[in-house]
Amino acid sequence: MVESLTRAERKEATRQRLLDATLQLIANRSLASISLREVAREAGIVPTAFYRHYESMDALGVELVDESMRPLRQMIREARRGVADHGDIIKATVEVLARQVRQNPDQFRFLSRERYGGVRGVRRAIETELRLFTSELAVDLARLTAGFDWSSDDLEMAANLMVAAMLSAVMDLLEVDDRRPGDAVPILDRAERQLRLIALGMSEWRSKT
Amino acid sequence: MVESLTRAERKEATRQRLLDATLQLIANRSLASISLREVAREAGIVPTAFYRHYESMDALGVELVDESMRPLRQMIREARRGVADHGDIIKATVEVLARQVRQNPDQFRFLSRERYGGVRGVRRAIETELRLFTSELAVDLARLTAGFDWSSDDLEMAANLMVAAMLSAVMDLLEVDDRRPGDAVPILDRAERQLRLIALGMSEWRSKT
DNA sequence: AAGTTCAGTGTACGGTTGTACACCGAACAG
DNA sequence: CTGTTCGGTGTACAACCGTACACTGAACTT
Repeated sequence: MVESLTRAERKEATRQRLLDATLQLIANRSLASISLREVAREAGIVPTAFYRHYESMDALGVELVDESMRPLRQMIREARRGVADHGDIIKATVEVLARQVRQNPDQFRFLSRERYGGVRGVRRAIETELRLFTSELAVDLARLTAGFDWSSDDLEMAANLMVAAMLSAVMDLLEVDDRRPGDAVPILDRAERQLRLIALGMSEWRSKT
Repeated sequence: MVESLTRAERKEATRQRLLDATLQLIANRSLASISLREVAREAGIVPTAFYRHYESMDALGVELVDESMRPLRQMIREARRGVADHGDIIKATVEVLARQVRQNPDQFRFLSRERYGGVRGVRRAIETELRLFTSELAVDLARLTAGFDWSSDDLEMAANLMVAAMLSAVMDLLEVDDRRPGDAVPILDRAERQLRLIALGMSEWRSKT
């Protein structure tokens, strides 16, 4: 059955099981309330073996941030591609957002749970990644507002507001009961209108020079 | 020394000490990671006496939401008064926000920590209060946009966006190092510009009829 | 083929947790 | 004045926690 994997492969597999187990446990509780023993149990190893992979739950948490940011990064790429196909940037963005959240609820849940609630290390890791995300968006905005001489500070400000609006939608989406997927519609609709409202404001904005 | 308080007064005092102790412990960790025993210890009572006041930490958490929402409600009142004195609504609002956060950091920290990270009961209590807050703002916005025939749905949408922007600023403010209070300035400045950007968008917006 | 590395095991420990139970004594109601 | 109420105490216990330590055996190196 098991086709004699290398040691490194087996280790990697267990590592992944630890991450998955944590992500799954986090669906209902916060990282701080999950014990090392629980995670180990869920991953099918003995508690002390945990230390072969991470020196503490906090360390695992920091790595989990990277892991969970992948769908977010994927989102940016998809959204940019979506813009090419589909004329309406905002509609395309919200659609990508909705799909990514639906496909990776645990990752998004982890990020929203720990963004403010977590341990300092995890919190900072998330904040750093989110800042990167905002900067990338600011770059995109710069392209769209070329010729309107927006200051980079204002671009950052606008991008930050858009990210806040999107994250707010994400968190609301995560509260939607799986058995009533229709509840997601008004949330997405609102997010779309919010982004349009911001875009409308931007078209009238003039940076102080 | 102790002027023979009534039994009810003593009980209320202990209750308050329990709430304060929890708020203080929460400065660094999440509610879920705080034990009943810790809170009791901090409040100066024996663990089993805790049950004379709350049936569990979760129950205490729900009550703490009410307690912590007080500064937020205070904020609305002050902001409305501030508008009367001071012509610039947005500037006045951001100033009130800054002061309230500075004066009640523990309460705001608790709310931001537990809004998404907490137990279901606490989370829902916070969300309910925040929805109320948004509705009140929507009412104020309705007054300001009178004559532009905004739909109530759009008012809600705009209020929700403003609240998201303000809360995002609050959370960033809470991360500011106390020894470097100047770090709060750019955050507040950004929040102000974001609100202005939204207002600008609103002045151009037309609700679908 | 022999020796080394190392992911995972099993046992053991002291510390903390939530909570059950019997109790106390001061504030209370009559 | 007498009996009751009830906030707070003290002891006790089983469950869980993180982690130290000595170990095994299969995957690796030589």
